Amino acid sequence: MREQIEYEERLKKSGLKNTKSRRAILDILIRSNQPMAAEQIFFALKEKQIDINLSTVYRTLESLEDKDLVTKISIIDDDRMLFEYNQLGHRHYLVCLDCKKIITVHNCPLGSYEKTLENETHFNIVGHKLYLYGYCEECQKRNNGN
Amino acid sequence: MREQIEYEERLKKSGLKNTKSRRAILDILIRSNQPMAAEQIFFALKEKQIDINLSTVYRTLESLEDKDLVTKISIIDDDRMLFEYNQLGHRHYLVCLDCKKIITVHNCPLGSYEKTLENETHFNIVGHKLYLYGYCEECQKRNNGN
DNA sequence: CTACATGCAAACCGTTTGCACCCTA
DNA sequence: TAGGGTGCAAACGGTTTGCATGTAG
Repeated sequence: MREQIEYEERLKKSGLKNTKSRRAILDILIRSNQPMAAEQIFFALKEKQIDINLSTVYRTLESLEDKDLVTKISIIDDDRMLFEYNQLGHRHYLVCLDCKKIITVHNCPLGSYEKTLENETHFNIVGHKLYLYGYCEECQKRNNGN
Repeated sequence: MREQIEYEERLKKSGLKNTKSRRAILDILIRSNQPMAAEQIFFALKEKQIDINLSTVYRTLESLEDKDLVTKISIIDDDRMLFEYNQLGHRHYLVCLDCKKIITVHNCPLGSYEKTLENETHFNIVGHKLYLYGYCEECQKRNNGN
């Protein structure tokens, strides 16, 4: 499995120990097409008969985030953090307000805007977060049906 | 005071009762050039010898948000909500990663981008959040000094 | 063998809620 | 004077932490 090799390598390079928990959590995240909450990950592990304590899940995610293997975002309910495998590279999120599905968007329109803003504000701008909200095709259809 | 008239009017239109707490909290927010956490507001009130229970602050902010007099955002530490008086109109935030100062930015570069994305994803996009991060002029100077 | 990882239970902390009392409209 | 607003204390829920034990390197 390509990604598996990749992430075990990144794990090694990061200096973190290659443990069952870390492999299992990275595996879940890599296979997920959605950012996941810690508890979701916890239950996903449980379904695979892998018992890892919730606090270990948190601690693991924290170390993985420190080493840039994982990214932490807050999008939807705003008080539950979501985690995803960090494929590296810039991205944005498009969230369906109805079914909460998240689409990852890879192109970014903000490069020149940041330059303009730097001139206006004299900030040194190093990054941004952009979340877009709307209704996905399926939810639009379903709701028009009513 | 112009704004005072304005917000008392908005309060009346909203159907909410015009109480000491609501006036005091709106007053603090209007005079603040920064979004504020509930606890910050609580202490700002205390400094003005206005004793309002923290849970009342939360409840007040919640009703004001319901009536669109106040906006709730999460930018910095991600698990502490910030509130600001809703001047109406679209805006973005530019946050200094060092001193945590927040600059509100009123122009928005994303109109045509949303259209493009809608075509690509078949989402019906209704809004977005954009937060920019960097270092403000003062912090840049201070840190170059070292 | 030792420093880092993990499990477990308890603490934390921002926020919410139940209930009795209060006050605006 | 009725129904929304407020204070107080307790609950909540996601996340963190202290400590004893386990394990990768």
